[in-house]
Amino acid sequence: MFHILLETRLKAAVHLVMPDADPASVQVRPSSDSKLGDYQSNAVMGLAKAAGKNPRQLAGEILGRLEVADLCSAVEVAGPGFLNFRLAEAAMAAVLEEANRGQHLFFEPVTDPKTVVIDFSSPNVAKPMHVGHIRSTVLGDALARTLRLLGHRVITDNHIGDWGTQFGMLLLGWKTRLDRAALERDSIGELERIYKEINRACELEAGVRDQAKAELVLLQGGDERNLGIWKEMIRLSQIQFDAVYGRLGVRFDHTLGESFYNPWLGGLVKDLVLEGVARESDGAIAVFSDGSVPAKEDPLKIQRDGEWQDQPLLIQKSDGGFNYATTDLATLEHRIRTWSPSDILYVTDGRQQSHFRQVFTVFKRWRPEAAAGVRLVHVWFGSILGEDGRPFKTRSGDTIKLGELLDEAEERALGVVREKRPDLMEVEQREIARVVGVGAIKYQDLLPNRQSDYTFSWDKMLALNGNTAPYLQYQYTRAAKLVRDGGDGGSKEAGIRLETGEERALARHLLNFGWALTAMGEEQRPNYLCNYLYELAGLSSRFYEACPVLKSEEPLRSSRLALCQLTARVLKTGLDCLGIEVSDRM
RNA sequence: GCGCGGGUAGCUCAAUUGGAUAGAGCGUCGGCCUCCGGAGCCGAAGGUUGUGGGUUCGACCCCCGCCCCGCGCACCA
Repeated sequence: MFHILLETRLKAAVHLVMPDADPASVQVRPSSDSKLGDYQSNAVMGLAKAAGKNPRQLAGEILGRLEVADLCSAVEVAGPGFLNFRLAEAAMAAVLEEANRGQHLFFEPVTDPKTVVIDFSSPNVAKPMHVGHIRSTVLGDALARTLRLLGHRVITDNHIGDWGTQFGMLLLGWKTRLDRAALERDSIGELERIYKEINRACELEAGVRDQAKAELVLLQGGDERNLGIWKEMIRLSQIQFDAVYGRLGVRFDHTLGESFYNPWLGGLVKDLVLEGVARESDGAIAVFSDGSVPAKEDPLKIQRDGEWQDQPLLIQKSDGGFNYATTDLATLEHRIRTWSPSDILYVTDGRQQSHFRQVFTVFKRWRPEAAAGVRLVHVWFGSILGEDGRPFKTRSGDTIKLGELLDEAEERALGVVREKRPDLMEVEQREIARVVGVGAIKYQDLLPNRQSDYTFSWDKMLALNGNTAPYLQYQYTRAAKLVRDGGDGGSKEAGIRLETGEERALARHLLNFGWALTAMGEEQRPNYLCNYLYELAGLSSRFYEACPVLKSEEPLRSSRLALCQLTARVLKTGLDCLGIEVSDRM
């Protein structure tokens, strides 16, 4: 909140002193250390360097033009040229009072809303959702929620895997080996079983492979029976997806799977060839480098045995089939044409980096005018490892199903709830365990820097202290309970008084909620918000420790209740951005 | 081989992208319950940021070399 006000004022002052300076380089952020002040700017040192000036002297000149008397009690130049701002208590209290009246929650919706398409989750039809889908799903959902809260127009699109060669085997399996009763009981399990069985049979006898291939050709040719079976498989899969998404609280605006783009793929390839972007190579159609960038930066080049060779993007296989690159190009074109987004975010794992670099590059060459207006971002993430440091699997080496993972999380959380709160009724214990269990899985996933691999640990994610979902949820519950117990007598109009260091520390951190939200949105890094909330939780806990709330005298009591109320609201809103629920009792 | 990541406290991870004294949790050690709040709070010890150079007021972050680890490198997605 204040960082934006101060930044605007500082930019104005810089402009008066150095009219040519780039305003974007002038930034104000919360102080790294509260002893130094509440906000700081490091911009003057950079400006001085660029202009060959003495930084402290320049800082002095800018300070002379800076008008912040209404906001700050002190502004100082420190060290080599840091600017330190100390907020005036009245200004701080005024903003807290506004928030308490419900005028804002320490952030303002953006003035220039963007249209952002987010592509995430993308499970495959006829397969169970598994651990590999957690990060994409949880991260994508958190980004969507946060960007929406900030006022952007967000379109979420689940690009499910509902087309491809695997359907040849699935169709053959459906026709020859389907157990109807098993399909009734556990449709995905049965689809998985027939797929595995046919897959195995294919390796043993060539005839089966040919049969599967024939089924695929029929499907692609529009055979009605195969289309019917295929649609039924999608329907059954969607039921499973919806069940998992329901538990995770994730929803999509669109589910346009790969098959949606089928009608355009042939024309797309022809067009790319016609435009001279793609050409035939070993029977396949591929896009080669156009040499417009140095080989080192060219995603369509690779160095092998000491020399640069082509690393083309295949858009049609030699058998006439299409690749996922073809679909990705068609998808991109469709999204731009349909929604005119300013950004498209692809939330997938890091192994697909080179693929997306290639697709983006090829698209820019194919449709330069469409590509010019949109920022394509691959929001990639690392893998989830087991405690042995290897990819996270069951003991027997199988992939872990997402539904079962959530079951276990809730079950383990229930164990803790029963131990800590034996006084609650079973239904209530179960509800708390659900909120805590699912929240813990999500938070563990969002807390690490998304680009690093992380180690999955039940004990750590469900721990009651430390940077975990249960801890944050608990701190919310404490704050909410104090507010409930305090009654709401006049608290909306309460004057804010910051008498102790703990109150002041809590208050100044509350002010920075918007800063954390923005940082998360701009960099697609939920860990910024996680760490902000964790600090808030710690500060609020220290505040309760030092400051009696309900037992204090008015007007302090109302002021402190208001701080509790604001803390609860920020924690709840922040956790909601992460897709994490809270409970009024824990 | 080339590309993309990573290497930070005993362990698991941060460090808002070049800022001030590198921070948390766990573990270890030591404290705090006649509390509105214990699923809590406070404190201590613990670091040559893989390694050797360089750039500058300032480097975990940028540049160069080297050592480990993971992932990816035509017709799977």
